[in-house]
Amino acid sequence: MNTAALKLLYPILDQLPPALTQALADTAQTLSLPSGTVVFDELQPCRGFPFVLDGAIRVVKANANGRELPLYRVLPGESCIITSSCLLGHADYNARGTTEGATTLVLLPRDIFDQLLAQPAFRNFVFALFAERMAELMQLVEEVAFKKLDQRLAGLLLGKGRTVHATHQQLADELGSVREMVSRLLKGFAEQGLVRLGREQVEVLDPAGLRSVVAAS
Amino acid sequence: MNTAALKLLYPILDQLPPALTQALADTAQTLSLPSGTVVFDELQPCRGFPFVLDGAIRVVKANANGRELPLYRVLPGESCIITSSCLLGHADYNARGTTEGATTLVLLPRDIFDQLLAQPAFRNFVFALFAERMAELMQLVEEVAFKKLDQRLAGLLLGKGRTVHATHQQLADELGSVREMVSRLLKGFAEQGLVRLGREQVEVLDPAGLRSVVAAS
DNA sequence: CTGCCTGTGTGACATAGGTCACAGTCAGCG
DNA sequence: CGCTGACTGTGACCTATGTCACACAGGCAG
Repeated sequence: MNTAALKLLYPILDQLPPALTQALADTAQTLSLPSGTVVFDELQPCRGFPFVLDGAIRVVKANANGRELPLYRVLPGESCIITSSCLLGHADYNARGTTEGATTLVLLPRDIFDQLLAQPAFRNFVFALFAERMAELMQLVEEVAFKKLDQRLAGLLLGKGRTVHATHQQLADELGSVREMVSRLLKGFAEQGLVRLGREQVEVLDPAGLRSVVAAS
Repeated sequence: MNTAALKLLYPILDQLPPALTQALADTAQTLSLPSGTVVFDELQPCRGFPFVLDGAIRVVKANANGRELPLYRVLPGESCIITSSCLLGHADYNARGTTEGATTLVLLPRDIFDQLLAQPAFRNFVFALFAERMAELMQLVEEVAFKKLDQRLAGLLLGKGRTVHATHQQLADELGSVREMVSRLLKGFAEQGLVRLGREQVEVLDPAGLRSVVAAS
C-alpha cells in the first residue's frame, strides 16, 4: 500500500527503522467505509490497530434499548485508545466504534502493532493520547453521575461554536438521552433568551448565561 | 530513605540504572498518613508520583453535595494512573484521592518520575495499569449511565465474597448513592431470599439470583 | 440500669428524566 | 401545487432516585 498519505497524518511513522516501515507497508490494509459502519463492537476480539486517514470513528457505550453514550472520537492523526488498551491487555473490546461520515482507515495487524510499540517514539504517541483521553473519561463519569441534563446540554452547545447545526435527535445522541428531553430543555433555554431555535439549528445568544447553567442549576 | 521495602513491592525499580536508583533514594520522601487524609484533590497541580507501600488510595469524583463516586483504588504495588496522566499531560488533577486505612507512601518528585518514564521497564509498568484502568473506567461509565441502582448494588455484593461486612452507608458510598436507597434495595433482596441482613453485614444466599438481577431488572 | 450513639427501617414527598402518543411545520420533490 | 417524510412541539404519564423526618434497636460507657 501507499504510505505517503499515512505518514503525512502520522509523522511518527517516519521515525521508524526501515524494516518496520516495510513490514507496515506490506501488511497493513486500507479500508474505505461508508458512514455508520461498525468498525468494532463490544465483546469482539481486537484484530488490529486503525490509523484514521479520513472521516472519524465514534466510540460509544450502548445499552439494551439502543441508546448510546459517546465516549470519544478518533480523528485523522489520532490513535484509538480503546484498541490500544485491548491490544495491550489482550482483552476484548468493551465499547462500539462506528464510522462517522465516509471514513478511510489503515488497519495494522496486531503483531506489527506490538513491534511498533517497542519503538519509543510510537509509544509516546500512543500514550500521550492515553493520558488525555483518561482525563476526558473522568470528566464524562462526573457528568453522567452528577450533572443534570440541562447542564450537560448547555455544555454541549457551548462546545460547538456560535450556531450549532444539528437536529435535536443528534444532540440527544451526543448526551445519551432522547429527543423529547432535548426539545423541552432547548425550549426552556429559548424562553430564557439563552438561544434562538431554528430548524436543524441552535443559535447561542448568551454564552455567559449558558455557562452559568453549566455551573449550577 | 530505605528503598528495600519499596523495591519489594515495586520490583521494576530494581531494573533501573544505578544513577536513577540513587536519585530516587535521594529525593523521594516517605509519608505516613492516617486514614481519610486527602492526598490530592481536583484542580490541584500534581506534585509527585506516589508508590503505595501500605494501605490504599481511594480515588473519587465528588459533587457539590458531598456525594462521592469511587473511580478506582491504588493498592500497594500499583501505580496511580490519574497522577501519571497529570504528570504526562502537565495538567491538574481532576479527581480526589484519599487514604483508606493508615497508609504509607513514597512520593517521587515529578522530574525523577519523568526520568523514570524514559526507562522502558518502568514505562511498561505504568502503561499496563493504564490499559487496565481504562477498561474499568469504561465499565464505570456504562454502569452509571445505563444501569439501575439495584443492578449495581447486586454487582457490588457479588464482588465481595459470601458475607459482606459493611454498613449500608459504606455500600452507598461505593455506589455514589445514599443510605436510604441501599437499605430499601437490600430489604427487597432479602424479601426475595437473595440475601440475609444483619447489623453491618450482608450474607449472600443466592449468588445466581443476584447475578440475574445484575443482568436485567 | 440509663442514656446515648450508631446503624437501620420506613413513609411522605419532590424531581428528573424517560415513554407514548400525536399534532403541527417545513422543505424538497414529483 | 400538493404530498411526503423529516423535524419539532407538547401533554399525560410512569419510574427511579434522592430528600426529609423520624422511629426503633442494640451495644457500650458511665
